[in-house]
Amino acid sequence: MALAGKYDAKSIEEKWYSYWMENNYFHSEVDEREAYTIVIPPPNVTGVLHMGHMLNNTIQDVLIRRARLKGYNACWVPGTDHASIATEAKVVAKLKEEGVDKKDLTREEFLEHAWDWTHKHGGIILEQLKKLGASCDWERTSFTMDPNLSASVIKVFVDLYNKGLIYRGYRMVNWDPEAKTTLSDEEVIYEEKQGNLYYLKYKIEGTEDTLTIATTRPETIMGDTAICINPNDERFTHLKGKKAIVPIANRVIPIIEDEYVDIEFGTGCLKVTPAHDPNDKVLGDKHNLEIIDIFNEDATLNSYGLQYEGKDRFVVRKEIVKELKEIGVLEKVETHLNKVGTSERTKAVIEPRLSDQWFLKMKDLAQPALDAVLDKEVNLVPEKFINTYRYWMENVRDWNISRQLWWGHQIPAYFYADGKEDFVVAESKEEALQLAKDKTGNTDLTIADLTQDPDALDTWFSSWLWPMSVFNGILEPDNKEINYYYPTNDLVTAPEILFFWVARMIIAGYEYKKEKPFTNVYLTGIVRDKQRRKMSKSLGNSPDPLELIGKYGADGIRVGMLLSSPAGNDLMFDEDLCKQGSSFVNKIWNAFRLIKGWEIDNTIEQPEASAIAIEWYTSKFQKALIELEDHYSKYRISDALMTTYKLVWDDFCSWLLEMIKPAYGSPIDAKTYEQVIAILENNLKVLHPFVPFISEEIWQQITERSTEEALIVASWPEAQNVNNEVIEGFEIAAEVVSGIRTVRKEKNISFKETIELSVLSKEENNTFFDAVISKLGNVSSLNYVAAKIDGALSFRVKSTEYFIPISGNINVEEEIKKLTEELSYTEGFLKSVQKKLQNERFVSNAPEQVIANEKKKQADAEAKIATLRLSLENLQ
RNA sequence: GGGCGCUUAGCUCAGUUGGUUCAGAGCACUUGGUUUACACCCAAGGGGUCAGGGGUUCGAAUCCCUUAGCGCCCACCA
Repeated sequence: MALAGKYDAKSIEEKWYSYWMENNYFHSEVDEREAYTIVIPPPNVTGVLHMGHMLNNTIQDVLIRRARLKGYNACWVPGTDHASIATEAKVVAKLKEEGVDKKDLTREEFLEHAWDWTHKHGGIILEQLKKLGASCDWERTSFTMDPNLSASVIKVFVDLYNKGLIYRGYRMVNWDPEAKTTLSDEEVIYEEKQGNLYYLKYKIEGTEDTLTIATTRPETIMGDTAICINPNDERFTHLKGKKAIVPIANRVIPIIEDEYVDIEFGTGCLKVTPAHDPNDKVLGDKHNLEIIDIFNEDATLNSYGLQYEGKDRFVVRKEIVKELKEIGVLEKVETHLNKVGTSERTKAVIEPRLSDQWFLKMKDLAQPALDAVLDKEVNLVPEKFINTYRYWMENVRDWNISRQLWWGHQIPAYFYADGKEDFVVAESKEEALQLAKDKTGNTDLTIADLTQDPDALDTWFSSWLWPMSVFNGILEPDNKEINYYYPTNDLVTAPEILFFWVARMIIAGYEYKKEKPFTNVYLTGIVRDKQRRKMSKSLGNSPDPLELIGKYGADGIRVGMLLSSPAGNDLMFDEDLCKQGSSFVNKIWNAFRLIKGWEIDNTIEQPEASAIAIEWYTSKFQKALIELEDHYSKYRISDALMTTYKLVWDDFCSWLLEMIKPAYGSPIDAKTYEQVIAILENNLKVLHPFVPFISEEIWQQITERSTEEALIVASWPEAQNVNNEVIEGFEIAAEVVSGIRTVRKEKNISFKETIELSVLSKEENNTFFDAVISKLGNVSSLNYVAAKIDGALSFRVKSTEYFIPISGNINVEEEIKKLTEELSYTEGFLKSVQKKLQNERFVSNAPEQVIANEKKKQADAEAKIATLRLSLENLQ
């Protein structure tokens, strides 16, 4: 029979992925089986696959493929997210390259460009996932701006507004001057930066006196509308009721008193700039201060900036400090460490800015979502994230859901007449018109009088509905799909978006379906490089996933990604992991080559060694199944893989196959062959979630299969009884084999050379496992003897002694030394056991089981010492 | 500044209620081995005061206290 050749990952992966697609194995329809559902965390529609996706989606595919094998109706819903700010930024940048400024486009024109871009680049990432083997139900591919999903978003907005949970407010929000939009608090990343604390002297009106304040932002003095001192600060009593003059601007501002001021910090008094600092805004409101906004939306100064008008805030900071110094206002500069908020997307330094925005009240909505996690209705894996989740949910603040962007879902609020204050909220313009007429009593209003709010909704305001909207559960809350697939089972995502996304999905689930969106949340870690640096484009330390797949095969990468990635822990990625993965695939392939190459002979009886080996492996396999069940139930995917890895590589290849392998050129008996094929098939089933391609290839090569018989839809093996006696017996035999191998190595006896083995034992010959020892030890004769053999090498397993006679003299001194060492170690061991057993408190306190074990240890050690002493006597 | 978590072999990590030789696994390393499925291999080996200190207990990697280092989350001190 011709041997199968080297494993060609690429062609085999393509072949089976197409086969799976053609036969619709990934597709799920509502049926009588129990559903097992995962919704993909939708990647950015114009994104490309990175290592984080690889890890995340490999885990999801393992879970979904295993569920499929377990007989569930497995449904993995793929899709993409419109990612408003990220995508809009990309489109703006692309237009800029073409010499087009967003400002010169109408909303409609811009959206046309955005859709073009989306159609051109959209979904590339999903194609890449196919290369990984992702068994998503592609017929269900969704996009957060699909008509149904968009309508869901609008419906939810209107509903929440009508419930009084959405409101419009003039608030200080986080402004990204680069994207020219607001951001939610969660999208702001605080970074510690070394800055300066500038001490500035303000003149007191009508005197020659000055007063010194400390500030980190001298460029905002143009927006100062007060100086604030602590009323309890005796140093400043004389200034109460006086006024100060802002340098450069020469504006007169009041000196106000508030206990908010920390007497210890800086100079004990501060400038108040209500338009540009959240605290100052609070002070301003309290003391009725004027608000002077000195910035344009790109954070250049406006006309209040006087001669600095049009210049960027950081440029102005430098220049104004220079001017202040020149005019003698700058007293001193100290370095100062402070936290600077930056935009998650654009990295621009956030500017606190007052503006009209839309907010969602979160407190009441959050409560059921908090309870769900605390009550373990929703499980976070690992549990350590419960604490941070709780903290966040208990301190949740209203969610700023409006963005000054065009790409996204436009807020369904309509201003009418010429007023900017009066609006109605409705799902359509027609409804809005009716509402406006009702509200104003003005029946002459027309559609043309309505102006829709230009803002778009935060991206997360659509993705928080994802587990429901992909089954159309918002528009048709009672449809049979949502009722069948929802709540979904597992969600696999990154801890970074626990609050952005996971928490909000739970909130939305309880609000709109009165039910959690998923039962388990598996939080992956961040994929880092060997030096623990986060993988990023700018560092260039992220390998290209597709190149990796080309190099190591998809199966190899999948194994590599999972070898060491416990939930919640970062993955220190190293290409060596993929190498190990592809080595494993190679090993599986070669095991199959071996089996496939055997010639079957119906006339031979099954050798005893083969029968025993198969019985042993069958029990080993059952044990592994139980272990796998435990690991999977705890989402210990790496452990599940390692159990499978060792089962296949060590137990199956190194022991079982070596045991049943016929002599070179000889045929194998039919019974063993049949049994090993059955074993191989079971192995392929447990392997399949990790290495779907090679497992299907071998499965199909074993025999002709109908489409119903494909491995992808096979049944997970049923767990059966474990025969522990066989396992224990085999393990002793394996130890004897190891002993023989050690002796061979020490004495330079080639494996090809047979040896004789004598066992000092009262037992009869033909012990159950002699066959194992003979075969794997290459033993020509195995005898049970009643007395020691002189002039033979010896070794011990448990308390039994084994002898190998060798030609020539043995090195007596060396043997004595070895035996003496072993003896003294065992004596020491015995002593510690005895000490324990003589300790009355141990004997009276320890459980029976523990004491029994100690006694057994004592007996074993005593027996071993006796044999060791005897051997020594014989040698001397 | 507040909260949470981590520290076990060269590396990445297991170690479930304290007790089966519990100090482990994989990789890496050392040594030996190529006509006989696989050198992406086989076999045999070396390697850790479980971060440091203290305590509870018959018994601690495991529980408590403490010190140090690291990580994450939250927070408006100019």
